[in-house]
Amino acid sequence: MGRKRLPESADSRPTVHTVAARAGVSIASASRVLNGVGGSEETIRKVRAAAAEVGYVPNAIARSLQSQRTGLVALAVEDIGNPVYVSMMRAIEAVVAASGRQLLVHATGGQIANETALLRRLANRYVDGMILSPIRVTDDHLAALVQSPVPVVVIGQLGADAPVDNVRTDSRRGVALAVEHLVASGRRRIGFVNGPLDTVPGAARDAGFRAALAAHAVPVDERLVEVGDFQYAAGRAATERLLARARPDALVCANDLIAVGALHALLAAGHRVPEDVAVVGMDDTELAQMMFPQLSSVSLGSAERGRRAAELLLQRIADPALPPRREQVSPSLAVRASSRAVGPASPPSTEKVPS
Amino acid sequence: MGRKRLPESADSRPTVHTVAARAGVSIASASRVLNGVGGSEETIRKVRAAAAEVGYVPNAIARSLQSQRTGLVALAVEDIGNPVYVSMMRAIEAVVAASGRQLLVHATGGQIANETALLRRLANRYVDGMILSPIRVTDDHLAALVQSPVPVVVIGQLGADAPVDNVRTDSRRGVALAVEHLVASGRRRIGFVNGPLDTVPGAARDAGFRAALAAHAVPVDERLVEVGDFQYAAGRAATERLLARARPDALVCANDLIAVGALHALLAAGHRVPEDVAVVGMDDTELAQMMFPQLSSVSLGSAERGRRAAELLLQRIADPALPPRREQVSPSLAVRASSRAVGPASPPSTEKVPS
DNA sequence: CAGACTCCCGGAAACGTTTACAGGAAACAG
DNA sequence: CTGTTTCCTGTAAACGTTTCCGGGAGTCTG
Repeated sequence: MGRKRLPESADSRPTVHTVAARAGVSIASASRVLNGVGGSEETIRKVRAAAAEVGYVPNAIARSLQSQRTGLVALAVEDIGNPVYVSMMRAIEAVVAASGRQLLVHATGGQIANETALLRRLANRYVDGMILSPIRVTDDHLAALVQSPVPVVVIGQLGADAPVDNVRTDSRRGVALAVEHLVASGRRRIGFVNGPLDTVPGAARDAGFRAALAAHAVPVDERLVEVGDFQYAAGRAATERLLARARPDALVCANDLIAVGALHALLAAGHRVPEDVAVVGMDDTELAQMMFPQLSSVSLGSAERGRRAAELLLQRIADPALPPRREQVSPSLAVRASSRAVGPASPPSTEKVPS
Repeated sequence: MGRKRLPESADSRPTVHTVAARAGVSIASASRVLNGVGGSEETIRKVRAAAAEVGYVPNAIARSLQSQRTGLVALAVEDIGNPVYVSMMRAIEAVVAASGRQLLVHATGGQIANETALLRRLANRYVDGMILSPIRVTDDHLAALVQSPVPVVVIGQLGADAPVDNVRTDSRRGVALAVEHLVASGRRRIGFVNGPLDTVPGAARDAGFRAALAAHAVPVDERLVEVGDFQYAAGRAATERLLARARPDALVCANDLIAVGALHALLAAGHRVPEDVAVVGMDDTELAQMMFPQLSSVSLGSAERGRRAAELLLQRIADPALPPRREQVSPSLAVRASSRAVGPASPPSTEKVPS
């Protein structure tokens, strides 16, 4: 027995062969016992004992090679520093962990090259599936997506015809919620601090902003519109540029990082929030509630989108023949102090403000 | 040729056998060409062509099984939402990616059970090494650490005798920097909002705070000390409790999340920062600069610690026989508006403040 | 021209696991 | 007592790659 294998040298890690030899059974029996399928009482006892004595732990790689599954799921997002992705990550992680898998996170920096490289690399099967949340979508992307050898779920807008599982939100509607709220509170000089227009969310939010203003018969004043990127520093800089040339009474910001930057710029310039200028962010991240005053924000359901994407992915891994599905999460608005209505006479409302 | 293998069915993914058969060479030759070692010009041409035609991509798992390396490095931190870990992650990711590996991030929630489970799971070799940043360290930890079958580097304080690669900072000294700065600015009623005392950083910072006050002959007023956990909400709540019973003129906070919570509590209660109360955080994360006023914060070199830990890990993976090493990163203080000295008469300084 | 050397190639083993298959023993029915 | 069923076991193949090794052809040297 066991003649095909050399005697185990003392320092190498134990394999199923080690255990089998020590228990005096074949590797097949050892494997069966270790996996809890079959085996006589006596065999089970011997194998368990032998495994415990040598401290056997199965090798995940060999198991993966045999089973053709790695137990890993990848998530690719633009920026792990953005709290919106943190909440997405948490939601995905919960679902993924519940299925006994682990999550592998990639930061793409929004670089298309990175994302397509990642997609191509999927072919080497280091992962059972992937959730991708791109902010720019190119034909390269789509091509790589549809012929990906492992399941991919996309979070975000995608061409209507793309045969890819997809979870999206309606960010145009999201912007509209913010605008409606501000208009209803009597604001008229509503500004907009957006991210890059060549991104999918940037373009959608721009369109949503213009449509929403039009719906309320408020003309768009281009001096009240600024563009940076989706980061804090850019949001602050963009707001400073905007304030240098115009006097908004409200600012809609394309995400919470931008909104925090805008808030900073406003306060530093001596404007009161919300008395002089109301601020509404987007994504409704933890950050929004940390600010003083707390930021109103449009929730785009990032946790919910993450959860659903993870579920779609797991289902597709289980059954790759499933038809492509598309789910949508509705936006909602959380009104907080930064856009609370202020009385006709300007003194601070219930919220206590430093004199 | 190729008689041992069944003819490839059209739908299965190409393997090196497919390529070899198509090119009319052995799998050994095909493998050599694909790895860029050896092969005649003619063979190289044929194999490359065949690989391109069938769209061959090597299987990462099979390669790992053979090479005994997965190309993955794990990072386990308490909370991926804490920006201090984000910057650590970024620094680690940069080093790891430069070595052609990928980073796998685990969130442990600070649970000891999770961390030891993770360490034990290392034995199955799904990863080439791991960086662990525990906030509590038990004997279980140490036991699991020293007998880990794959290299582990710990970020944080560890028993002096533990034979484990370790990157640490001096957080007692960090707290002292904050206290010195505040004392030098004339503050005397210095409060402290800490995390749990049963954590390594919590205990160290508590000790540092008391030692620093003693060094300046300022008695510790226990009413000025509060404990929560290392989160925003806890920091805010702890500060509210503290303010309900005492009037500090400065607050040292055990991390930036707590500091943001403290700032919020102070402003909401109508205190001016820094005129009435100075605030100093720790970790010097991006968050500190996003606040208004910007938060002073003690940098514990999180990015630097991450970078060094990653380098130690890569070196140990390359040569497991290396003796255990220990590196230390010095803290430094970034003074910003939240603790800037204010003139003897109290009106706001150069920093413009809403009237 | 013989021998040594270099280069390239193919066969086969190895990484560590799971599992299809066949054989043997025990239990059971007739 | 024989034939069938059941249960357990071991052999060996398979997952897809890399690599050791031996052999053959070609080249160079003396």
